[in-house]
Amino acid sequence: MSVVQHIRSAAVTAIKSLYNQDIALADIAINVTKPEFEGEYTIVVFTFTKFSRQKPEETGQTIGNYLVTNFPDLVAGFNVVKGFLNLSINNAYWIQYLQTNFNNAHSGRKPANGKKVMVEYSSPNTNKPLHLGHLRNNFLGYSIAEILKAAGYEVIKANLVNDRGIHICKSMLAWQLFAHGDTPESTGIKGDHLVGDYYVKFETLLKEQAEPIIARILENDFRDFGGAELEKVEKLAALLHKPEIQQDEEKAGKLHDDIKEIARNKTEIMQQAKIMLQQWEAGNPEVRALWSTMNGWVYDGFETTYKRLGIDFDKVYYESETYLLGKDLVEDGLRKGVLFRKEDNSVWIDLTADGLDEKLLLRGDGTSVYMTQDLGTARLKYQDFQMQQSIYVVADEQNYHFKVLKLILEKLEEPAAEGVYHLSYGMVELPAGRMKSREGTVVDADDLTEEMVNTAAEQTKASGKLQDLSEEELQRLYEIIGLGGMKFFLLRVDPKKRMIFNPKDSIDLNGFTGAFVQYAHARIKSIFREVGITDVSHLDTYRHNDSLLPLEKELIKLNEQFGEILDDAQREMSPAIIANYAFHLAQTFNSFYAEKVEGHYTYSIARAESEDKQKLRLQIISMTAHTIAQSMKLLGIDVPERM
RNA sequence: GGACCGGUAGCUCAGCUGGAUAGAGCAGCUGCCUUCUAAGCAGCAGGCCAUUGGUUCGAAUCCAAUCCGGUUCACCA
Repeated sequence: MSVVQHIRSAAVTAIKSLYNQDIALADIAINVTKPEFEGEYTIVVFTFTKFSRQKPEETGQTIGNYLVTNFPDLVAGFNVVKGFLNLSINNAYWIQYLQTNFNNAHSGRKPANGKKVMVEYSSPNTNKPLHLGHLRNNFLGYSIAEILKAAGYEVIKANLVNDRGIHICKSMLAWQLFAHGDTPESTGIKGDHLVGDYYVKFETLLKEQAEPIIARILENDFRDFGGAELEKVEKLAALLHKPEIQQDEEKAGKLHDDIKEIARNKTEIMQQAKIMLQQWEAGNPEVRALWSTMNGWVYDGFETTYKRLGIDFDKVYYESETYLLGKDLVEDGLRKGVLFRKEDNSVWIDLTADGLDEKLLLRGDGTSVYMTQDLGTARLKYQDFQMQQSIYVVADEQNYHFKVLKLILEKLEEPAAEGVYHLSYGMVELPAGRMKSREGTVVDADDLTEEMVNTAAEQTKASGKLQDLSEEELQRLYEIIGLGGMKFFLLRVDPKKRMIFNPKDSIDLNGFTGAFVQYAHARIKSIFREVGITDVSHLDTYRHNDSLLPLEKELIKLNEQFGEILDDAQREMSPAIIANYAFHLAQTFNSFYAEKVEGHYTYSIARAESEDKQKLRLQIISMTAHTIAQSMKLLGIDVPERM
């Protein structure tokens, strides 16, 4: 039980006893006491005046007295300022906490709660390498999974690989046309990048072929089209030429995009890609063989990237194996009357009663759409694991999709429905705006990683420290710092907010960064080396007296909060809460470490004023190192012994 | 147009289940390395918490409206 919970429950007892009033634990507002006042935690008593029938100050005094008298082990003293009851927690309480946790490497972790949860994340397309946006997804998914584990859940990390579809056919087609048999081996290019290069080639060619078609449309030359398409294009072109539309930039832009899309679909190369997709679906052996080969290259590339990033999965699903699954569900839905069929044979669900639209689930030709696949996959996952919760780490542009997905599953009475949770995160943008593959502003994941590690290497060399380490050890350290910096940078922001990725800030190793927290850890380890201790377990039986200096107490208090922080992070699904906490803890340790009065370190350990103080501080920094390491682990970040 | 999300220091972000004088980091300016790692510490400066109204003893936090930015509303995924 945490201090805050202790205070809550004591306050409830006090109020019951003093005012004969039943009050819920959650209704007691407790804050960390502001630094300018005496005490560590503060109870807000304004709300109690309703039944105390006293002024806030008197109410505070009364409750304070009660707590000191009846809970002396917890509350050693108090002061009241307006309606704020500032409590001084008994040092014995802190010492007791320190004593039991100073060498506990898992202090905040909760026991298993018997619940199972799946976290699906990463879920890449196999036509190009990972980029910055994927990194946020991967780090978030990994971290949330770790946080849930620490909170007592059994976690299945899942990856749903989008390994089929028109986008892969594009890469395949361009490879056939231009590669002359090139492979990752023959070119020395990482597989996912090689395949991505041909995707870009395809897009370039597509653009070239679409341009004359667009130009003709704009000149009212519709020779490329016939039938229903012709009608549509004529209509769009006529609209676009209207003067009032031309003045409306937004509308004109949208029309232009529509025309562009039609033209792109009309290109020869796009037609070929579509034919290839049909061949793939028909199981054409040649197409399937190329598909397997190129996907294989991509998987090798991804494997390398995942490994370097420290990302892993317990279960991998492939869309090529799941994309047909939703059809059974649709059949069930039709039987139950939840879905209906239109004249053209397409199948729909009517969500207008829920304030949404009608949603298509099967095309007229019987093929399924994205939603249908997701419905089927949701059922499959549930059959595989029977988890209570299924978390989808997917960008916020798909909020609507997941809202609908959950709703349809509910209407179909699928048991999987209840657990569906969309962990929606905001886009990563560059200072100049959104990343655009067409404009080549996409930040490649491998490149960025390399840059971060290089920066870490430069900074380490520039510091002139660690010259006795081997090249291997140094390389390992650069990875820890570089990757840690990258992960911390992407995780320190609330997931649901979109974030700006400023490359200059991201490689910084000062301030609110991963390196800052890692550095605090390395400093602690250096103290242990200085004192000549590698193991603190000999302090197990040591019992300190009850005097504590301000930052000694502050550090114990912060460490003690870790359990509550973990609860918050789990409830809010936010690694950012952990990152902020870890930084705050590291910052406080640094103050503790560096405070100096008249040339003497206040909290010196190697040259402590007494053996007693030395042992106490060793316990404190040992606990702090554990908590820092644990927090960072929840973010997927390692901490070094030296840096 | 409907729905959803956001707007806090020059910049990037905390704080949002209502509580004290709104906090960090970066950038700027002062100091601090013969003493456990200066990737650090101490300090200065920087704010109409988008606007307006409401609820309340008390609002950055809750409610309503407005303004600005984003996403989405495909027989794409």
